[in-house]
Amino acid sequence: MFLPLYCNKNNYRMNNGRFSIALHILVLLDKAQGELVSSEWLAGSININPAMVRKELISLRQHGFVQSKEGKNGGTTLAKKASEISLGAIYESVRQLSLLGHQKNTPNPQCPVGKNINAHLDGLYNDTERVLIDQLNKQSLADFSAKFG
Amino acid sequence: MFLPLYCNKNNYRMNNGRFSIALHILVLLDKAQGELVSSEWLAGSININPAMVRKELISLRQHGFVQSKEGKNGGTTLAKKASEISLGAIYESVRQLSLLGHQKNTPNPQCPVGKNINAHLDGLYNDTERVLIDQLNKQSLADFSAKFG
DNA sequence: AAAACTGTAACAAAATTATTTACAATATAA
DNA sequence: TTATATTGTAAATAATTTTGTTACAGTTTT
Repeated sequence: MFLPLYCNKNNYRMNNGRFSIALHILVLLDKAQGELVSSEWLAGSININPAMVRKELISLRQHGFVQSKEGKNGGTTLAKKASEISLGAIYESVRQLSLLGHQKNTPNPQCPVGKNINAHLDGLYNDTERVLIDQLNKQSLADFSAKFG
Repeated sequence: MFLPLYCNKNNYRMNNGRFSIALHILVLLDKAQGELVSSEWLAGSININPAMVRKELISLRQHGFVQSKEGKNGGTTLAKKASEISLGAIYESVRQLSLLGHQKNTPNPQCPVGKNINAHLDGLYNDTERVLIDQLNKQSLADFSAKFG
């Protein structure tokens, strides 16, 4: 079939850029008010390659934020109301591993600190990310989109 | 003199890995209870190269967390009490640009959304990061270090 | 049948991060 | 005072991750 996009051999990635792109796409779709929008057009506003947009659209679709129509005059629209899409959910759709990241972190298991640090870092990162998502959840796509004239 | 380390030509960087390393170093120094610890020894616990440790130590020193002694039998100790170093301050010492990042983001200025999105993203990211730092500040290095036997 | 799309894959390039090596400077100790 | 350990810094290299490009098969409309 089709393996997840954007994944490297360690199944690890950071959470930059993509959040901006995803949010930008969603705002544009909200402004389009249900009109089908092509990836070409979206790419024009974001100033990136249409294929990049389509990659992000795959993810947004898998998360139920958008729906697409293939073929001529096809394109994408929001799949739910902008007020029902929280920024935290968008963040979660683009994030992969831990926020503060310790990608390849293999401390010395013979050191009492090294042996346990990953577990403690995980706890810390999870707590911190929870707070971050809660903060983002205070705003919906509709709220954010409203900032644009 | 000496330009900031870890900086690329755009003066931009993410905030991963280095937080883990910085915190790991600081916990080890706390456990050493004022004994001078060599970068070699620190590197052994973290399982990275001593030069990496020394790079991070430069930053930690500049931020007033540690102090070092050169020459034979030299090494590093904490420069203040672990209870006076908050995790938020450590985070701020390793972070460079924005948390959710939009590094090279040059949207189409002719698009009403593209034209304004960076300003709105900046606002969102700043608010979010503020909350993240507040959360980290709830814990001091002493608190975190106490988790290790 | 032609045209305009999306969906997917594979590849290429750029950017970032991590690692290694090297060595001058400094301080201790034999 | 000479050898040794250790930091401080730079530079180069390697690995990884991220971003961008190209290509084309499959779909749907005209």
